[in-house]
Amino acid sequence: MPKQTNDLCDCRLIHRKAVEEARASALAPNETVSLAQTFKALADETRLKILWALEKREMCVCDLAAMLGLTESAVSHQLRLLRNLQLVSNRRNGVVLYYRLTDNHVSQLINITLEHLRD
Amino acid sequence: MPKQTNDLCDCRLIHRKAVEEARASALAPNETVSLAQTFKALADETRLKILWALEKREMCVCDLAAMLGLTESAVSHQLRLLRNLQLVSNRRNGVVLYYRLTDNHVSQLINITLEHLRD
DNA sequence: TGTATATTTGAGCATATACTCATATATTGT
DNA sequence: ACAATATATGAGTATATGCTCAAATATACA
Repeated sequence: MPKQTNDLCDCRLIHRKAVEEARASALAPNETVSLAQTFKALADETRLKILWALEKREMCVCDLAAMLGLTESAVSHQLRLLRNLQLVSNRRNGVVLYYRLTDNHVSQLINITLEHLRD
Repeated sequence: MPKQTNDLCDCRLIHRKAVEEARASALAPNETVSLAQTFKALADETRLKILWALEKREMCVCDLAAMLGLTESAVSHQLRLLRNLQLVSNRRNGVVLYYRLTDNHVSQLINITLEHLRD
């Protein structure tokens, strides 16, 4: 069995250099916040189902509600969250609002993750 | 201003066809769960910082704790979550466990999202 | 075997969040 | 202006989650 290397620190261990390098190349605080927000938007089954459906066709709130078996209020709350992060956009036709994906980044994220899950 | 098209449904509106198509091409339930789990793992600032650091070098628990200004317990709890989802792996050298990313999918996800944020 | 160190684990607490319900807003047609 | 429809919004509630604290494991060394 390999001997434990003694590159341990004084106070409470720590590989100083690794910690300093990690700090130096860390994400900017605002980037970290934004990343977490975006992933949080994808971290819910209802929102994933909504986004996956909108990837293929634009849909209105009550269609989404019917598809998901949820109230329109619940869907509208989720759409607001997605809208605030600019993950979805909408167009109005009369009283009906049609939602769609703003760009194709969301599709990419979902597809890469699906690929990851199929290891 | 455009007239409201009358492709609305009977009971409570609904574009039947769109709903049926969306249902037909929906994600499998277990895929939805797994996707949400994975995005949930990325949806926290502490875990993002950990993953971003591990993308560049392997690190032990107390290094990560020092880097983040958190207790080793807190970091260990997060690493367990990431380990359970096979996003990180570790190797042991004596009493020290060195953590690393399991594959490069996490990097891809973070980088695509960073790109999305720079619109 | 006994002590020290690095990490893990479980319980508890405080906050975040996904939905429901009631109500408000916006657009259309009469 | 008024009624009807589609959506949005605010408050409240139940659950999920990130951290802390105390205690348990695991490995190395004397």
